[in-house]
Amino acid sequence: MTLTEFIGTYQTLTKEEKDLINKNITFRKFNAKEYFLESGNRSNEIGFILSGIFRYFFYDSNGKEITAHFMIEKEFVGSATSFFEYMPSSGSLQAITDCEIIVISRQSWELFCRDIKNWENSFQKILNEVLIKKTNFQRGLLNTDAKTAYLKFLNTYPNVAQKAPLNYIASFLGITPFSLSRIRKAIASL
Amino acid sequence: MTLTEFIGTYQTLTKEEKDLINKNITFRKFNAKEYFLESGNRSNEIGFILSGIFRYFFYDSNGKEITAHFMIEKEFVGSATSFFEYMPSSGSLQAITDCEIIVISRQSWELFCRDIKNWENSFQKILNEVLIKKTNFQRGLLNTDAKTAYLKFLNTYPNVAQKAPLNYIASFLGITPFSLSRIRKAIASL
DNA sequence: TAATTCACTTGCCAAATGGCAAGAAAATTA
DNA sequence: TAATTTTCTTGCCATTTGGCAAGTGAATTA
Repeated sequence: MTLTEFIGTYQTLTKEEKDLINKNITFRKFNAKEYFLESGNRSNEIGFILSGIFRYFFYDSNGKEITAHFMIEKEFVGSATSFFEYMPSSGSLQAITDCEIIVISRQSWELFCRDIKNWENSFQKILNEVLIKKTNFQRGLLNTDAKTAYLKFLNTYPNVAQKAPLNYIASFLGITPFSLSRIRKAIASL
Repeated sequence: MTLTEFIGTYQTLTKEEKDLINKNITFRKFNAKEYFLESGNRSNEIGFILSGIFRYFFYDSNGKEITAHFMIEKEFVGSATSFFEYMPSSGSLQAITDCEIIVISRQSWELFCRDIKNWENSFQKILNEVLIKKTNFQRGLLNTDAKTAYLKFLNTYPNVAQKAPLNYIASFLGITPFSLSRIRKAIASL
C-alpha cells in the first residue's frame, strides 16, 4: 500500500495532491538492527512503513531496556515529540527486520501542510487512532495474567510474535523472558 | 481555571472568541456516583472539569469491572468515540466525588469549530497529550511490581489516591483490592 | 439510635511469576 | 567449517500476588 492510498482512506486526495506527495517523498531501506532514530536525537523525518517491523525502546530507571511499541507495515515510524515539538527523543526507533519505508522530510511535511487541505488534520486523526489502540491494548495487558496477555499479543500482532526476539516481546508484555519462554512452551503443547 | 483560560494555554483567543465560548457553555453539578455517560449510550456533550473526580469504567470479558481512567480538574470528561464518531460508548463515565463541570453541547461544539480559528486543532492536541500521558503511565505500570506501581500512582494522582475507593484504584493498577490494601499497609509503616 | 449494607483488612494457603545458573540451540563471525 | 557469541530453554527455589473466608470498621438507611 502506497502512502497516497493510505492517506486516501482518511480524506479524498486530488490528482494534484497525490502528485505533490509522490514527488516529495523518498524511499529508504533499513537492514535489521539499524536505527531510524537514536535516543537523545531530534528527528526531522517521519517514515511510512511499506514492509518490515520497527520497535520503540528506552531504558527505565533501573537501566532495564523496555520495548514499548512495535510498528508494522501501513503504520508510521517516528517520534511525535521529536518531530512535532523538536525535542530530543527519550527512546530509540530501531528496525527489527529488514524494512522498507517512505520518508517524509520536515520540508515535505511543511509543504503538505500548506498545500494539501486537511493534511494536518488527517494526520492528527491517524495519530489518535494509534494511541487509542495502544492504550486499549495495554489496558488489556494490565488486567490479565501473563498467558492471556501473550495470547492477546499473538492474536493482535501475529507477525511480530513470529519475528521479534523473545526479550523484546517479553518487556513489551511486562513479563520476564523466562516466563514468556515457558508460556510459549505451554501453548505449543495444546 | 475557566475553559477560556485553559484553551488560552493552547492558542490565543480574541475577546470575541472568548465571549462566544462563554455565551455557549453551561454549568452542571454532579453528586458522587452520578453518571455523565452510561455504557451503550451516545453522547452529545463534552465536559470540562472545574472540580471533582470522574472515572471511566467498563466490564471485561470475565464480567469484571475495570476502571481504566481517572479525570480530574482541568481535564475533559467525555467519550471521544461517542462524541466525535457518534458511536455508543463501550464504557461509563461516572462522578466519584461531587463534581462541577462546564458543558459543551454538540451544537456549541460545531459553532466553535466554525467560528474559532484553530479550535478543532487545539482540541486534537489536547486529546493527544492526554493519550500520550496515559500510555506512558500505563507502560510504567506494566514493567514494575505492584508496590512501585502504587507509589507511582500516588505520586501522579495524589488526590485520586485519597478520594477514590480502593477497588477502583486496584483495577486501574491491574492488581486485586486485597493486594492494594496490603501494599498500603506496608507503605504506611515506613 | 439501631440495623443494615458496603468497603476494607487480614490470615491462610495456592498459584503465578521472578531470579539465577547451567545448558542447548541458533546466529554470527572468523 | 569451526569458533564464538548471542538467544533461548529449563530446573530449582524464592518472592510476589491471587483467592477465599472471616472479621472489622465505616457509611448509609430505616
